[in-house]
Amino acid sequence: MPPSKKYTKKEILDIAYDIVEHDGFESLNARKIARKLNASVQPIFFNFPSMEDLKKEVYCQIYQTYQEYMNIKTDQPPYKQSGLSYIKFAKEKPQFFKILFMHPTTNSPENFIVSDSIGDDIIKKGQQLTKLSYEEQKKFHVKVWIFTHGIACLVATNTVKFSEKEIEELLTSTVISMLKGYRGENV
Amino acid sequence: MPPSKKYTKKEILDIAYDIVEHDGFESLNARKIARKLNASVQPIFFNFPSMEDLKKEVYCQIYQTYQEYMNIKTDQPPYKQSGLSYIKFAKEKPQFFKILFMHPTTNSPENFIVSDSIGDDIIKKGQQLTKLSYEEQKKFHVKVWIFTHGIACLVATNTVKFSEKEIEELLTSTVISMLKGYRGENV
DNA sequence: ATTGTATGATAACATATGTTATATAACAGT
DNA sequence: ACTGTTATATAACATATGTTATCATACAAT
Repeated sequence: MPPSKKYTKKEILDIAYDIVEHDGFESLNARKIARKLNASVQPIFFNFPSMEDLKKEVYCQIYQTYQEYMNIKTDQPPYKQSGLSYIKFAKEKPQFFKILFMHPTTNSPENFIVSDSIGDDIIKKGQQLTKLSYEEQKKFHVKVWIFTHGIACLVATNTVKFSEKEIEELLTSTVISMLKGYRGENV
Repeated sequence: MPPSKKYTKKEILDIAYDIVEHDGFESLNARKIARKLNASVQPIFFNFPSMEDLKKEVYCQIYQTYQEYMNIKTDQPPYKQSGLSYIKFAKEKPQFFKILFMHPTTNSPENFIVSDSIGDDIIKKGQQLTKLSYEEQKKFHVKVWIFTHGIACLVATNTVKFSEKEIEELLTSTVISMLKGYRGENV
């Protein structure tokens, strides 16, 4: 009985995702989506209870994109790669990075997080490489994470323009020097 | 002939500054200022050509506040103190920090900046302490700055809650270990 | 006391945006 | 062909916000 759908939920979400990727959540609104969809705003409110709900779904998509970045496997050591991926995400998806990791309000589900609940596996895996004590490995990890996050923030806000090569060099040399210093410091 | 002014430019700016300090620029608007002023919006548009102009003046105030933080003199070594002040600013004025240093659009006038134009004086002063070569001192400084900025961003967004003591410990130990590592690395 | 002007209040206009009421039309089942 | 349901368009309403037009008023100079 009904006419077939001209506009699907997915199409709408995809457009919304693109808008947020380029201009952030602030510039996402119903009419802008409608325009890109070549439609009125009705299909949007037909497919979503409200713009808030739509935004939540976009947020989930964004978080999925982040996870895809973090799951990339390369020939780099996994620990190093996770840092590089984090920064790569900040560089290639700056708006997304800002949404996930540069807003206090947004309760970002972080996995590269610093807290008492740092995965023991990460720490222990790190210990195999560094031979530091558990507690020192933990501190070391926090420092590496802060440094990585620092680069990522600078890159996401376009404050500095490092190339991938420069980033790798910077990260590697810093971690190595920090580790060396750590060892000589109080072991 | 005219009635005496009831609302001065300064009063208006002070209220605007407070609003931005607590809730950011997004939630600054004419009616909110007017309400806190117990007035209509007229005094605002009488004293400022537009809200944009008012915002620019608030931005200048914010930058001045930042400079005041950075000019604080203590018994700490100046280089160390500048890092601590930067983080203290991020902690005590998180909205301001975000406005100045976490927005790409805002052309933030940075002085603790990483660029080819890092003040030679800072580098050379640093050399007296570290005894590194000029180029190495430069790289070292960039790394210290990235780390400092990383902590500041985490603190400003309330992602982690470090105490002043923890921050100083973290910064000091990291810089020391980075420096030690640096020296052993390729000098 | 009168008066002209600066200051302010009120209310309106303009625009942006979320949301909804109403009408239209497409299409499957009859 | 008719009909009922549903997807969509159009247009409106509601709210938020920048801005301005209009009017009122206080006060210094006369």
